[in-house]
Amino acid sequence: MWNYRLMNKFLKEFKDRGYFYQCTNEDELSRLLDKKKIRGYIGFDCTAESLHVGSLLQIMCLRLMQKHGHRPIVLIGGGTTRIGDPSGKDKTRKILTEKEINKNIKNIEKILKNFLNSNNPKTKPMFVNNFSWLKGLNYISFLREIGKHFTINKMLTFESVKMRLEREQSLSYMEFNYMILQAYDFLELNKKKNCVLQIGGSDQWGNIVNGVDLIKRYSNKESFGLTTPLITLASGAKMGKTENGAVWLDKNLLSAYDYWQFWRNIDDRDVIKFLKFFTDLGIDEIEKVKNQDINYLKILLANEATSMLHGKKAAKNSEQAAKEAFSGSALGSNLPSIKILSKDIDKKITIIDLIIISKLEKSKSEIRRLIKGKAVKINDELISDEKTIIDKEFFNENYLKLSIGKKRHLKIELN
RNA sequence: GGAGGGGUUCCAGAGCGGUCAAAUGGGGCGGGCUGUAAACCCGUUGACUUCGGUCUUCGAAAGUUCGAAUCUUUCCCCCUCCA
Repeated sequence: MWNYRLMNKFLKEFKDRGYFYQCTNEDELSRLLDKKKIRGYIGFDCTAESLHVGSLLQIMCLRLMQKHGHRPIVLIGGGTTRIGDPSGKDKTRKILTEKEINKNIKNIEKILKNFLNSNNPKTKPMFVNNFSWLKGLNYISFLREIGKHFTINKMLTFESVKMRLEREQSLSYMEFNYMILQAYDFLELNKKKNCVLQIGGSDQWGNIVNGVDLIKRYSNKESFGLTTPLITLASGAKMGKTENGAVWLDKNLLSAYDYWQFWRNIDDRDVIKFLKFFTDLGIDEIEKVKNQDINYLKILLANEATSMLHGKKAAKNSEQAAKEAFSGSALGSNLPSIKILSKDIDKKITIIDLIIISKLEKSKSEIRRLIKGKAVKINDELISDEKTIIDKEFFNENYLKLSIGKKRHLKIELN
């Protein structure tokens, strides 16, 4: 390794932020990046309808490329999703229908566009779908041109394959081919888009190296692979789960307020790490503030992360709403709110019905349990009788604050 | 192809004719402590309920029985060993 100070700026920041795990040829890549602006890609599969925070680190890598003047290519795995990556999986994953895949692709592209800057033509992201070149492959010529570069001997040594074989879990021939297709993707992008770098999670290392090797053998050209570490939480839990399920990077699936709350509730021990990972704050800025009060830092993280996806205003509103919900008794004007019809209130609905209408809970038994456990409050007053009728008396100027536990608050507006 | 083992509630995993809505652990949720953190302590964790109960769950279907997660038959799926 040569001098860290002389390292390419992009690579240096990549490391400083903690994105770096492995590189196929670090020195050479650093030299190349100094010399010119390059194109690099990250692949996203489209098994799910949307992206969640588990993919955020990859997205941050794309943003970092942009920041340093490089052009990111977003590869959507429309073709490979039809196969299924065996990496890290015990079992064959379920295969989706064409319709589902296409729907997922559209949505995932939309989300990525929120994060990436499309104004500068030089760094504007390119979106490609590998189905466009995989679908027309001719089996015989593919085997002759591409297949000959892969030895079974080597493929069998890959972690993803080895694991399946050792545990004697079946690995279908279809899945076995996944790595070849991913390598072929890189080759294709290298040929057609002059893409010389692939970034991915550490579990993708094998697949990435295969691509680099294939390009070397097929075109006798050098290309590079870069992986990011697996994010582990201080608690040991997997990143990205909350009480309501996955933390989606999708305005329709998770509100700005909930997204903000996710970051606000991060484990103390992860805060600095996450500021580096998931905000645009410079490393030096983070260094400057890192000894500040831990709650200040969490709010900073929540604001920065939320701004990136939902905008500055939504982030500020969320902060305000949180302040109101957690510290004061004032009715948070920024709290998530729903409307309720006046005529429904006239029907003498109970607290249980109100919670059902609010969609905070969907099981009446669960609501009864919560009431017994002193969890339900209206306007910060404990409701201890499940038969409490909610009439207009509870509304102050048409508003009412419904709380379940310490963290779930909802403003209900009479309409 | 032959011989065994197994599929249980969110997960892991007990139960093997009534006392089973099903032990225990994890996770989740709620309460306490605090800082919307961690750790710790307590409670809770199928649905509905007029709080008496009622209904639906133990791979699927059929059967035996007053009564089945537990027994029988068929089917589906997984695993282990031998060829």
